[in-house]
Amino acid sequence: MVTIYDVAKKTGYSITTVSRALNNYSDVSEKTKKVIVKTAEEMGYFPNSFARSLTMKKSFTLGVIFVEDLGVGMKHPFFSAVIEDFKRRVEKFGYDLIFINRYIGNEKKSYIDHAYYRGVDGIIVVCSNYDDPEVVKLIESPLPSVVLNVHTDKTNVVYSNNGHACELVMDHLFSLGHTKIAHIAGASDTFTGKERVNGYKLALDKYDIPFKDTYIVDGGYFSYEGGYEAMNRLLALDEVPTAVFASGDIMAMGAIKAIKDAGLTVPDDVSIVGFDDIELAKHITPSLTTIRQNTELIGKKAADLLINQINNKDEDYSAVMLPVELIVRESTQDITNKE
Amino acid sequence: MVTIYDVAKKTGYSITTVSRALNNYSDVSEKTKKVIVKTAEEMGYFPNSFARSLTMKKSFTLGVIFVEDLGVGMKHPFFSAVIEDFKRRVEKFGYDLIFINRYIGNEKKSYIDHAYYRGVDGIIVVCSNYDDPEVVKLIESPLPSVVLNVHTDKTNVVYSNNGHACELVMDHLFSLGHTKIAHIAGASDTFTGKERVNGYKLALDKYDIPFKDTYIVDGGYFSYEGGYEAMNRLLALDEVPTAVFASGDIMAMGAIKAIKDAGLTVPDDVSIVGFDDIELAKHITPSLTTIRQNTELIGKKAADLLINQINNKDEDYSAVMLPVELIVRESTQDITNKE
DNA sequence: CTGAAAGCGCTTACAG
DNA sequence: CTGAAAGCGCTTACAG
Repeated sequence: MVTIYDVAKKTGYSITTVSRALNNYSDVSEKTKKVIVKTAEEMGYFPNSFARSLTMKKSFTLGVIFVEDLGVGMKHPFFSAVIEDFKRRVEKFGYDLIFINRYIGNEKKSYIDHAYYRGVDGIIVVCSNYDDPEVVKLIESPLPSVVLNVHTDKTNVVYSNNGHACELVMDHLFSLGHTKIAHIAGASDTFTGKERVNGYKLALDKYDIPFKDTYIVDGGYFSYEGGYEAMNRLLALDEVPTAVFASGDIMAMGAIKAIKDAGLTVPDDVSIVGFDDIELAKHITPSLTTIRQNTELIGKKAADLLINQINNKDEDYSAVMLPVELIVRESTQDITNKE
Repeated sequence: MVTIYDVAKKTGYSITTVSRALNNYSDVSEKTKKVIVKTAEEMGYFPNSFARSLTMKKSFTLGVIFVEDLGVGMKHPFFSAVIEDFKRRVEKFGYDLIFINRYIGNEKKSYIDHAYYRGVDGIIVVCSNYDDPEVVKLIESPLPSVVLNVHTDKTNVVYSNNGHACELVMDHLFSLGHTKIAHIAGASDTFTGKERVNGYKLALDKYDIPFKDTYIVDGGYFSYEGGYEAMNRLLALDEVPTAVFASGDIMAMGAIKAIKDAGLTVPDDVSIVGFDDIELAKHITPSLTTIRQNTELIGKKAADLLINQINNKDEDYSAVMLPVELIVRESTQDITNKE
């Protein structure tokens, strides 16, 4: 590896001047700057990020934390899409992404410890279960951070407008003539799960549809199996709903499967709405009516918030709520003229 | 931040001894080791990875490179699954993952430059287009690396047994009575694309089915749209195939859509086989008959190969070919008793 | 079993 | 505009 010393020796300047020239400081003459930059290039010089981070107390590195309750990690289609967009955005500012887990070497540590060990300048947290004490510690720590799809005033947050989303879904179903509308809920210890249950209830109120306990079934942590079983419970009811709003696309897909397995058809017998608009939503049969979360905007906003926090430590925390969109496809049907 | 100096001062030992105690060296008395470890813990001490990496010339960091030709990055369901398993494996050895792109700060650099800048101990390369000169440079560099789904003797490789996979697919289709079997190929500049075209042709030979030019259509870079259009070309043929083997699940899904849009049915009119067994393959309608690549094993093997290479620089490169499995679902149908 | 010292490759006051 | 020196927080010969 060629170091700053090698460049200094070759050009005859001191390492101080070389460093300043390479970092494009103003107080170096244009002429010597040119010489140094050219020589460095020829020699294939590269700064050593460790040495740089050590002196500057800044690593241009951001930690990504997936809380692994579901065990899917970066396989999760919604989160991985957000992270991909987040990554593209922060790269523009020179930041690289590093995954933070709960181990250092073989020893189990906390996320914070690991983040400090790796010297990240900030972290982005994506997970469903924010009650995890480790996550709480992380969010409340002074380390700049941004969390997705949750609300807290302890750090920066960005999330989709779940309330409006639920309203869009319910408006849509109601306009198609549905009143027996059930909800497959995401786990009650997740922010999104709770928010959407809320939104569902508010919409019922809006249309003066009485709320029925049996019409909310727990689908667990947004899994296919959870959706499948939840739907089976709805199908076993005396009064089977004509429409089901699932708190996530994967759960919706599980629900569709349950309906098919029961010998029924979507949307002829039951209309289904999902949430997320993952890549596959448009490719399944029937294609899924769902809420599109704007992953690109979420990733971009999260990046901007985090970088801004890093650069202005004293800044207040921000909460950004992003608009959503209802995507109508084949899984919902008008039943006003039916029977 | 509390440093080794703070721990030294508090315990009265030198930083040398503190360092050795904390790293569990044998030449420290049990007693002082205990005191130092305990004090360090109480003080919330953590090693600084930059200082450590700087002196040790080892970062316990691995670079992940997604070559972004398709622009999907970590959204790709197959690659993200492999990386997730790779990550879990390397974490056991104390390695963290960092994403490597082609920028440092704002300047466009090569992957290698970036990898050196970040001081990674090794890299894992996942991409489809290995002709990219940047990728070639990377693979041929002395930096320990492992690449997925490609063959080269310049570095470590791990890939699925494409030849056997194709045989399984064709055996299956042939046993169901199909002889008019077409292939939707992955881009010809990808290793997997080429390998599977080969396997397809070999299997035709095996069954003495004459090869028809028109029965191989290019599906591009394994995309849904590519599969859709390729299938449309097949449907326009005078003699429409009764079965189609697509080089990837996403392409297969595009093909299924094209068939539906043409008013035909899978598998009644055309049987479809995919490749990968991504999460969704079993959830679409009809569920997809496909080749399961063992992502867990691929990730794990890649991790072991890379870590082994890092620890034994002189070791020869390895090529590991992993077994595959045919998963028969609803998208293929027996036509022996048909018509 | 323990410690003083050098060195890893940078950046940044400070001095001129 | 340029350079000598200190310091970031570690590890590792070397010496005792």
